[in-house]
Amino acid sequence: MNLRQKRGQETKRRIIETAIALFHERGFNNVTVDEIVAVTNTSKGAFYNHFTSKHEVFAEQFKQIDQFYVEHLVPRLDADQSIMERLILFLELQMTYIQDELGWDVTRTIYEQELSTERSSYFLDPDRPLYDILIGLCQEGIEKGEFKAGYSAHDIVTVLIHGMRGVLYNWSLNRGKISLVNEQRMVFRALLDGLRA
Amino acid sequence: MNLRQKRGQETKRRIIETAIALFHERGFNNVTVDEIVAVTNTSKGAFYNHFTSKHEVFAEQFKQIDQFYVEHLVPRLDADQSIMERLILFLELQMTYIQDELGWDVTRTIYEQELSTERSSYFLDPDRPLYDILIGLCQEGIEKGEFKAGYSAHDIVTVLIHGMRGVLYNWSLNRGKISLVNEQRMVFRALLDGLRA
DNA sequence: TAAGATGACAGACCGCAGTCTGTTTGTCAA
DNA sequence: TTGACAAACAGACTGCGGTCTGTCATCTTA
Repeated sequence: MNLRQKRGQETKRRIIETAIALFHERGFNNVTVDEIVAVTNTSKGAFYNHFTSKHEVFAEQFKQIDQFYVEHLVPRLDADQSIMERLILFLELQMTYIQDELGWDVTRTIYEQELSTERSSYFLDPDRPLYDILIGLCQEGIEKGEFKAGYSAHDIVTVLIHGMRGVLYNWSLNRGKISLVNEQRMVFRALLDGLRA
Repeated sequence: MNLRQKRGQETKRRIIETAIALFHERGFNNVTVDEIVAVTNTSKGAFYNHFTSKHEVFAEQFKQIDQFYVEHLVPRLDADQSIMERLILFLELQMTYIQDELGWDVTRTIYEQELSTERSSYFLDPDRPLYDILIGLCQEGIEKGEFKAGYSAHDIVTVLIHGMRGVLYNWSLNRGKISLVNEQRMVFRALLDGLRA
């Protein structure tokens, strides 16, 4: 990496840091791009050279979520337990993380952005690590006969993803006033009971 | 209703009609308020006198959905059938209506708007007729012992609503490229199997 | 090492949702 | 009848996300 690139990365990092801090402080919608570039002593040109939109600064942070799943959640799943038990634990840890670490404003913003732009969506990216994690678990679950016959691994993942979307959308809609972890428990208890062999 | 009010309503009606037609033609995001007021020979002042936002014109249409449920779907539910069967039919008809009549762009816009504004949300309005319909059905289902013990009517409705949100969000995200009716079948089969006694 | 190419950035500019300040004109009380 | 009032509207204006053009320093390569 040469000098120019190094400076670019440094600018990008500064913008991300500042923006995230400001968003956290006052909420995404109450922070303007003009303000971010003023605080970081950069410019619109700099900002939009590194990001395609204001939302994307957020997306950067959001993408780390899958990283977190792979590095911290999956290792905590005990291979001795059944797939069902592992799924339940994964969902519990996942939602706890989102509720406590990510927060509803970040989640709301991402869910809104995914719907609003024509740009490429992270949710629809088939290479998302989350999908690999789930497919792997479900595959194993099917082999072990833990699921009702007639469901493919893909089917089950689809159902689970719908559950997550529903729970997270609803939680965002309620602006965090309900407990994500509790809602998740109720929904996935029903869902997994329905999928269980 | 006096002359002035009559004219106001007439203007509002014209704006709604024109806007809906334009949205349907070219998509919500590709139609501007300026264009709507130009076509209808009105003004920004007129527009924002009748609506609090561009989204709200859509919301007007969306609210008719519950009207439709009450008037056309509920009457088609056969009282001889079990609650489970009735729920399945209701969901099937509901999603068919949304897919074929409302369309994904309307749905997407509503789902986005519900997340984005600080304004009052229709989804969170406890008086929504949809909730009454579901509560009624679930109440009866519990009395008939069709659901697993431990679930209140409110719990079941919550779970169902989460399912709907998940399915509809995901369908909107995919810009209608997947079949809402098929996705719905898979998700609610699992969900209802999990709730069934 | 000189000169063309290019990435990082600056900031004027644009488009559009939404606001604000009138202006007109039907309404209604006295 | 008249005059205060306000609903319905007109359209200039603002705020902000995003674009576009230009500049300059760095990089490449001949």
